[in-house]
Amino acid sequence: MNSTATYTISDLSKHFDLTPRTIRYYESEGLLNPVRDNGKRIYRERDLVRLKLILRGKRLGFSLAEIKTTMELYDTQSNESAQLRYVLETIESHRDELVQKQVDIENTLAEMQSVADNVQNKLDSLGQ
Amino acid sequence: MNSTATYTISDLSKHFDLTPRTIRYYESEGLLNPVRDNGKRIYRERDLVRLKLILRGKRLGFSLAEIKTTMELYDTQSNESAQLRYVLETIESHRDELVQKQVDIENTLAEMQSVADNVQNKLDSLGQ
DNA sequence: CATTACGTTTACGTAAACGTCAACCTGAAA
DNA sequence: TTTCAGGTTGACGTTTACGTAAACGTAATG
Repeated sequence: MNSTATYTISDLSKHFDLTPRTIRYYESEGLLNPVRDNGKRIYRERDLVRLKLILRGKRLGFSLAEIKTTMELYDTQSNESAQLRYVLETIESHRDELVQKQVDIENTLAEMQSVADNVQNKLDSLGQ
Repeated sequence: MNSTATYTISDLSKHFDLTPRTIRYYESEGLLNPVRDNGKRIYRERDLVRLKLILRGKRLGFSLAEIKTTMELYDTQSNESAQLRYVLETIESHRDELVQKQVDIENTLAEMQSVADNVQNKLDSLGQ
């Protein structure tokens, strides 16, 4: 339960239901960078956090490249106001995109409910 | 404004900001099927509706294959109760998936806001 | 000590979703 | 009638996100 816990690649593989190949691929794309113990990858809490972010990003339809640049951007420790303003602008456009997805989901759920109602009615009448 | 309006592939291309290649590809994958006028594709309202569904599905991260099977499923005019129940089950699982995406979006928006607040604070203090 | 489990790198293969030609047809305008 | 804008069908190329297999190292286990 402390923050110094470490994990092997097969730990992550089981926990997140990913193949080791996939986890290594994410590393090769610069999305993870575990430390090495005698050549073997050792993952820590921050890697788990990143992996969760990756999987959530994927569920929302973002590419690995988008996920990477976003994680990097939100991590910048810059003190230049130009850079800070750029971060704010990017967050804003990401926000707009997510709000659009919310609208898309609302509409889709409503249409699905309508289809389901029709199907249920037909089932009911067939039951007679 | 009547329902008999027709469109060429370049009409759709401009309106939806897609290349003709993309639109033809969607047809080759069975997602659209315009009528032909002397070999040329003619699109009608139902094609526009389908195209909107395709694009919305893509924004939500679904593959063309998923979009196709979903559109087909929701279109079935079957009267067999087994089939009708299968449609209801599928809708249910799709609903669960979309609700998960809503949760993902809510969490992402909250984290983005937190990052934005920190950046804004840093900007404010730099302004001093 | 041999085997087994688990890890590594390298490299080629693959499916999805198009982009990018090439080669052709066709109807309208100059 | 030539030209040309816009359409068509192949067919091959490309990127993304991995799968799969080969060839090897290492640590524990019987």
